[in-house]
Amino acid sequence: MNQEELFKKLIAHSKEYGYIFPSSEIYDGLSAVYDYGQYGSELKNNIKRYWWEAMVRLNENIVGIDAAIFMHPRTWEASGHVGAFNDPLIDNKDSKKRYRADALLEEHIAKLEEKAEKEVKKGRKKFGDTFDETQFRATNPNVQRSAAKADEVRRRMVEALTKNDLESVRQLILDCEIVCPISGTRNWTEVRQFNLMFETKIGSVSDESSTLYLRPETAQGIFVNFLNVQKTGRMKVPFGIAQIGKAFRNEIVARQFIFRMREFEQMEMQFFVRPGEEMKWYEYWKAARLKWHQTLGMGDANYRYHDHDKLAHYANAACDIEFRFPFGFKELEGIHSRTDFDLGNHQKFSGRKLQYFDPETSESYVPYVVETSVGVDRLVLSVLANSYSEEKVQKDGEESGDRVVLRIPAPIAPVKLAVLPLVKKDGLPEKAREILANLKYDFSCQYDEKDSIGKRYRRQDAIGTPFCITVDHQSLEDNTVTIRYRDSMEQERVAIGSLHGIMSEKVSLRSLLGKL
RNA sequence: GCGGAAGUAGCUCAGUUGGUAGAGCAUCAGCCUUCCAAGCUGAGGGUCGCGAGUUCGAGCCUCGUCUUCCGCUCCA
Repeated sequence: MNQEELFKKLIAHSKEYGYIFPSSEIYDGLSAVYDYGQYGSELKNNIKRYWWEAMVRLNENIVGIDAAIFMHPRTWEASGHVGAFNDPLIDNKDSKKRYRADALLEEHIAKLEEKAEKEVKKGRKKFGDTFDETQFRATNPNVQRSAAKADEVRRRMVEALTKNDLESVRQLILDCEIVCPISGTRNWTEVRQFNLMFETKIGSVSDESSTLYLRPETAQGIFVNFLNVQKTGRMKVPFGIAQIGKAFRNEIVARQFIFRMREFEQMEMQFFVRPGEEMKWYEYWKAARLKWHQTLGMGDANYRYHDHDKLAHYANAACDIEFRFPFGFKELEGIHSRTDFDLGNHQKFSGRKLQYFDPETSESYVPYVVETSVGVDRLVLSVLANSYSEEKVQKDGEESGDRVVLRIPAPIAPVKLAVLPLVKKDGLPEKAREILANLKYDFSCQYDEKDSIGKRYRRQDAIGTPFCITVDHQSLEDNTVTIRYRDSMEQERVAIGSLHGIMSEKVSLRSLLGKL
């Protein structure tokens, strides 16, 4: 089965077995929005808890918060999202290529200026020692024409962009006779604004309301609370603030199932360090985060680093941890050295001091930040993709059919165990119910007595339950049951009294956390 | 946003030149009892993605629209 087929099967399986549904499906769905079903939400919660405990519980110097999705609009000016993510875009209809309209114009202006410089160069060559550059620039008609044109284009561009007059931007591109570098034609679409932030209104009376954004990243909720947490938690640099929450981006193209959604969940930790020590901590978290992923046990070779060459406006070092998805290695988590960009800008925009007094050095400074940011939904997808497996089943040494099994790591599996009476009579259901009553307080359990035992095992395989506890006639006599293992399909007979301990050992998060 | 393909039951799909919507699996109830699906009986579930148009009549033809997948494009 090739990877593309596997991905399609996985999407179908996710829906069929209650993991992930298209949003609002009875209304034909909503593009790039998905809902987590009964098992998907359990899986997702387990993953979040594994992260939270690894971050907050295991590190004395990391605490967690839960900031609001709404934030003061000035937040997004300080963070750079308002300026950097309002690009006017234009498409060429022939080459199907998309460009930033302002970039096309900038390029055109640069060409005009280059033309003027060429004239100056020519003049220098022609007049040699007697060349008076200032005089030449002021009087040569060719230089004058190009320079004036460049100025004129720039003036009109700035004016149109400032007024957000997209029609004028387009007109300017047409007037300049700018052609597409690929197709060479001037067959342009309208100029459209692509704002990656979702807007909404606060205030129920329309003329008194003002525009708010749904946060495009959770990080800013941590930055604006930096001093609150530092002071009330008596935190000392270096320390971290962790957060799990929803973020929203109006992606131009959002695809590949839950890999890129418009509404998604992030798990972020901002680690505040002394200026100058950020690279040390950057390397530390790069290693720590990779280990966290690998501890899930889905194959170390399925992860790799990808260092960024082109850095974002806030970073001085950045790297992705990528996972081998069915559609290739793609980003799962980002580790960024964000410098003092965010705190520094919030200090500037808010007028509030966001500094830390370091008792060791007796200095005040704006801390540097190393960020780890992982997409929860991508993590869920990585687990599902890695777990999905179609297998031939042997019975008495012969092939007897096939099964679909989700080999989800037991500590994050949605259902930990199923209690199954071998047959629906002879007091076996009662015995099974009794066992279930003792386990259900600590483990996510299921009970099933419908259909043959083999069929029930298959049902549990399909949703990824790692253990089935089967009650048979012998159980009534000696208080033992069998544990049937999802991955090996092997069985083991154990005393009912030992079940709780065995299950704790096999499915607790502790078994993962202990390896970190 | 552009191009290509697709959309019929929970899933996988069939449905003839346009003429009363089907199968397998799954689900539910009952019977049977057997440690790895597919034993028997019965039941529920679809305005054929949605909206127009052509037609006496549309799952099928035409147009629009939504959604999904693939390739471009974009991506803090």
